[in-house]
Amino acid sequence: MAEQQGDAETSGGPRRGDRRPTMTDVAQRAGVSRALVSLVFRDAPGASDRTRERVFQVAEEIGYRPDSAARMLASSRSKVLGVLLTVRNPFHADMVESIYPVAERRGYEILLSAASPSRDERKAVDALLGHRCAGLLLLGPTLPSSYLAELGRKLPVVALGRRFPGADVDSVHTAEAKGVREAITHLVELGHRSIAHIDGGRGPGSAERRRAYRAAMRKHGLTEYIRVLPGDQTEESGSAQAKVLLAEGSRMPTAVLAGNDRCALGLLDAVWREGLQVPGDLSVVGYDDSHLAHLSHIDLSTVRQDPDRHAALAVQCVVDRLDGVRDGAEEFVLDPKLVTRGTTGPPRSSGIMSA
Amino acid sequence: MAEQQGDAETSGGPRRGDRRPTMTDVAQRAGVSRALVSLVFRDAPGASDRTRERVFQVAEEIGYRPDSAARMLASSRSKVLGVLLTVRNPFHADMVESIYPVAERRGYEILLSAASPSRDERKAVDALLGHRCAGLLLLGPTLPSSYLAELGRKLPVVALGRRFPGADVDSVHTAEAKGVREAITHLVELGHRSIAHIDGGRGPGSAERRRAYRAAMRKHGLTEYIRVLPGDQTEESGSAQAKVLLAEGSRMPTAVLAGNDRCALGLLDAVWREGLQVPGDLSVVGYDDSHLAHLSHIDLSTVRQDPDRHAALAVQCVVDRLDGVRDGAEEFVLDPKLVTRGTTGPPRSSGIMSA
DNA sequence: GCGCTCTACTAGCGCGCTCTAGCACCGACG
DNA sequence: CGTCGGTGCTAGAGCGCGCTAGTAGAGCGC
Repeated sequence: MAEQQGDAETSGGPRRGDRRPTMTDVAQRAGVSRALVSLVFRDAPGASDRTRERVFQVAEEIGYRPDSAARMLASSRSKVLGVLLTVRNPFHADMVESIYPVAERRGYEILLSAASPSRDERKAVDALLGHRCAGLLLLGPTLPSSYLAELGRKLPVVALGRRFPGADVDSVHTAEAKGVREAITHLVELGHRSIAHIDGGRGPGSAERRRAYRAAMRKHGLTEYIRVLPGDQTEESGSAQAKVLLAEGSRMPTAVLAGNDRCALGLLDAVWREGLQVPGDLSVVGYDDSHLAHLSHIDLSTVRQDPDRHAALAVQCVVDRLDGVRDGAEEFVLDPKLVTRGTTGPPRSSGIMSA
Repeated sequence: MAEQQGDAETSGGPRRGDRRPTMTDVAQRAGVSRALVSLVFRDAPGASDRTRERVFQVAEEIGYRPDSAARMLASSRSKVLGVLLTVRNPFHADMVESIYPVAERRGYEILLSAASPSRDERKAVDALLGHRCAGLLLLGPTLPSSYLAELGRKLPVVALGRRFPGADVDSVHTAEAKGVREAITHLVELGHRSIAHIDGGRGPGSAERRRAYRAAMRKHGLTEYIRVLPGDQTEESGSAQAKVLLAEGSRMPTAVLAGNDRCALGLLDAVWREGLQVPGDLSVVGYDDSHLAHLSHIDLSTVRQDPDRHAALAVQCVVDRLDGVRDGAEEFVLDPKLVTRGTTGPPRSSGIMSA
């Protein structure tokens, strides 16, 4: 009763529904064995240059493309890295763009899985596991440490932008404290004293940034100006806190260190909208240097976390583990760098000389 | 000579490096055949409820998870849809979030592949094909029509947000003309006459929007006010055109229809920054209603393209083709809807009565 | 002639799964 | 008693590939 179209042999180009060509097809047409074709496509030694060329040519002709599924099935050691991201996060977007070329250079494919309000990170990770990823890169995961530890026991995992002490997983993140310290010092040198911080809530790096902010302020003798406003690394929280600050009129801080760039953006929009001048009335520093920050009309001073270096390190990290080079959990800490652009300047009313 | 670890039976939880459990493991431990386990996991008829339960329980115990790679290899009909997106595009992010639940409901997995400046769309599509996707959803592809046609011959493809007359692929997009018309009518009713349009360049839907803008302006007898500013659907182009407009002082248009939300955002930022009031000095309408638009501090009037409906239609479209329900290329046109928020209002100087 | 190494290639098993064909057993019916 | 249809299960053949073991042939030294 099984019905077939069954006439796939005859005519020219591939049509919808035609079986896609396999290695066997290439082998037959090139007059060699299947194994030889496999060799060629794996770029393994043992085939003459002439044959190699011939195989590639035939493959091109019939539109052959190796089947990753079969490939990873056959070689249990799959060449696929899974990436967990939050699809709306611009910094994650930057990271993904950086990850692709690095992984490719190392001979790995990338599989993306997005977490979102309707699809939690566990589910996204499950999908990656189902596809036989050899290792996982987790971008700013909010998964519980215990789950991560369990995951780390199954396959090499690296968390980006977040530390997981205790869990046996590698992590790559920036020295948050250093970035924050540089930002505060920059603002203080410009003459600011009342510098507030909009918190990043439970977001990656937030706890460290918050601590570092307090420490830096104390170091500059500005303990009395310490002020942490609640937030959550979104534009919404930036604009919400802007409203709070704007309501204070002249008692408003002269500078704000936002929890990340998105938060800074929300803040800027709200402040601009009220007709205030940046940096004249308020200086703003972001965190991440996502591509939003360099847009010319935003021109945000921010703390740069180099996505390329993050990506390179993270991929290296997982690949090394897969190759059995390393074993214990390691923490890679990158130095962030303050990038001063147009949103920071001396406060209008208090000159540098006032100190 | 084949060496085995062979002690997988004994100890407790899985350790790194342990072979991941397979169907055979589950079968053995549950005292049934491998085929039975397969049945159960495919939710196919032919197993008693008691056995079903037992199998699931054992699977849970040993942490079994079906291997999608092997699965799609075995059943040539893979249950995977590939999604091509531009990782930085917020509207794409919205779409992806909508696609996941719809696909899941239809029993399909989703594989994401991101295009970026360093990784062109062809490459991204190739990766999807390599993973045996049964069908493809292309978000705002900029691929040449001929390539798409070729792709469409190999597997069901649906393009979102862009029409491809000629190529044998389905498409889902909004009635751009209708959205633009509504937007212009809204502005005209508010009393605007000098309404400019920032073009979306070669972006999806731009050509249609440009044409519709011209037509709508003519329809309202505002031919002499028609003004199309060059752009490309990015924040940059929005802010760049803002500078052009601001330089014109009082001869500036009183309203702008941006090519998309991102462009509108760039425009807004630049305008706010110059201390102008929105909508007092300038009304702005976006296009997409990406999540940026509803952020409270942006509160952008925009033309809504419902991502949920787009996603549902697109997935349905591909799935139907896979099931052999439809055959010819079809075009699904959704009605967009103007959402009036805080960036549109009557122009300051010219009242409604002036007409 | 023999044995050796080196290159270029092939045979064939098995990765973890799906799926068709078929088997054992049950109660019902003539 | 024999045959039927149905239920619950199993055997086993692949899916497209990687990879190990092996083979054929050429070249070389003695």
